Amino acid sequence: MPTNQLTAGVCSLLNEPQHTEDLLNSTPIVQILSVKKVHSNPNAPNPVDRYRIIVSDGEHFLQSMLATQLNHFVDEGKIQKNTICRLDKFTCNMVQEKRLLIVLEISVLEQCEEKIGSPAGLQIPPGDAAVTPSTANQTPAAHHTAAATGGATASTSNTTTPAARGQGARSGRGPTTFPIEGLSPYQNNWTIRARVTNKSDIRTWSNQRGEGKLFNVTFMDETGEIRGTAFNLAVDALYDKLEEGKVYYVSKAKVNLAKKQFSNVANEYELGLEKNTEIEECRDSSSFPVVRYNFIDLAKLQEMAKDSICDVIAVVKETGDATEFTSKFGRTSTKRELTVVDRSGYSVRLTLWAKNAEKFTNTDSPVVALKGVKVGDFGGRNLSMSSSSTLEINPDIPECHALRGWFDASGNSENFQSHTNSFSGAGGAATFNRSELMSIEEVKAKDLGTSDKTDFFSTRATVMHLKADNIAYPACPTQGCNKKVFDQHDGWRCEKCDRSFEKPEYRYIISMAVSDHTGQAWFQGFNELGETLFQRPANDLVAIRERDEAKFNKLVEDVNGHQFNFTCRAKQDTYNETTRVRYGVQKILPLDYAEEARHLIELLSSPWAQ
DNA sequence: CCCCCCCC
Repeated sequence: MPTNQLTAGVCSLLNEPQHTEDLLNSTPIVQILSVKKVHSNPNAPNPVDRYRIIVSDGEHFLQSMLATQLNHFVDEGKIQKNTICRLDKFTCNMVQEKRLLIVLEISVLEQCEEKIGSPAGLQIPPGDAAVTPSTANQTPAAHHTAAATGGATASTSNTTTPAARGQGARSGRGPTTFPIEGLSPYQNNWTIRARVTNKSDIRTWSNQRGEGKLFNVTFMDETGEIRGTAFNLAVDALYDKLEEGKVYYVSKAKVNLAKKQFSNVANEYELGLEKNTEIEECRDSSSFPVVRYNFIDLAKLQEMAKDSICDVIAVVKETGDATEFTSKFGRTSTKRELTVVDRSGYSVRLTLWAKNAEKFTNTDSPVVALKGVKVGDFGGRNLSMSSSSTLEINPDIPECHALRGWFDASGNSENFQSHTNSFSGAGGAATFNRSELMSIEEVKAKDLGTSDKTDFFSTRATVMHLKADNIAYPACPTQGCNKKVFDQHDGWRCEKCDRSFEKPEYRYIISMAVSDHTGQAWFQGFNELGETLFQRPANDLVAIRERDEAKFNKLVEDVNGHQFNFTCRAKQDTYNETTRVRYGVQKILPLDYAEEARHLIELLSSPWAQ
């Protein structure tokens, strides 16, 4: 294999920052010497692995990263050790005192048997740190000018700030800004050029450690995304400067380790935005990448686990009203439910919150594109936006135009299948459905809950036996927490709330046998079920157990023989390597005999009874 | 320094 197949010398040129900019428009040919997977935090809700590669021009080699959108080249085996590639688009920066090449677009040319030449490592050129990153001694305003000059539109220069006009504009394709992917706490002087894909409302908090306000933004560039957070004074300084969808130069923010469990933004780090953080709009952003999607069909939601994150694009078939609600934490907010459909023939309910719920208007069944939307299992499957989800309405992307065409031509009049299971209608999941009452025999015969999905059913049954041991557990008294607490020397400790309480609040945990005229089953349930069965809070029952065991036993026995209407969920469960269907009680309704009698009269007067 | 993301 001849050495001259590769673009000799490109690695050493890329290693010297003064040459980098001239090379950015070239498409050098290199050999991949090694490919190594860099694992992201596996506990993150949306972990994204990356590939570190070493590229060689036959003379020297250079450390490099593949942008995540190129991962599939490695996953599909197209890029491996010794593959010859053309770098169609890349950036190159100092990262942790090393030159790091980030490959944004690549073409695979051929697979080679062995290493070409004897490439050597490169030294960091002297004085490199002083000139890189290239943005170190420039203000964002200076970038602004350079971008306008490098860009195509004359009008952008009219919007240049006075401060920027005096700066010497640079030739070529504009300044090299720092890639988001290269940001790390070891990096001091950097400027990113990034689009705001998400900006939260201003939120306030108040807890043991204090109180304040904050907001979050998500920044995205060609190499990746990063979440930014501003607190208190920084909120006042920066909130109005940032607008969703616009592109900004951002510098002088702090790079912190991200607590990945709290966000699905794919970055190990987060930006701490401070009041002196510099944010300048980049008005020439026409060529800047917009949100990158990885759409899945609505039909595919069936296979997605509850709480997983995905991107979908669909047509809005129905739009619910914006409704106010109060959360269990006492906060008032707005939600709006949409029904969306796609070409897979499925419809699914999608919940928008707060701002998105308020401002959404259905003008002619728009297409909605969502990134990072959460899958729920209510009534089969549903989608819900979360703080880091993004919503675009009628985005100018091919998938949107294709959907529009399909819907207007035929989709409009199609019938759609919902993920809601066939045994209960939408919303039937937690509502007692008298017209669809099933006997226990039917529940078992229809194998409810034996597939991967959850089934819901309503039944009327009589309590036959209650397991008296473990009837309640000590729970955290914090409203809405319900976590089990542990008796420690300083009180009852809640891991979740990170504090101790003098006394726990007991909550029921019920396992009981029920039966009707067709058969018997075990139902499981929690506090609401127990309170209905015992007509007293679990604290009281536990107190009775400690004081007078005979009375406790009597109370447990007294529950037997009572008949109730139940709404249950049937779900497959694996415990100790045994798989079985468990029936969870979602609702227990004491019989209202007047209502039951009215229903019987209705049945008797129906044509079927004559 | 937040980290709630609700409901039916």
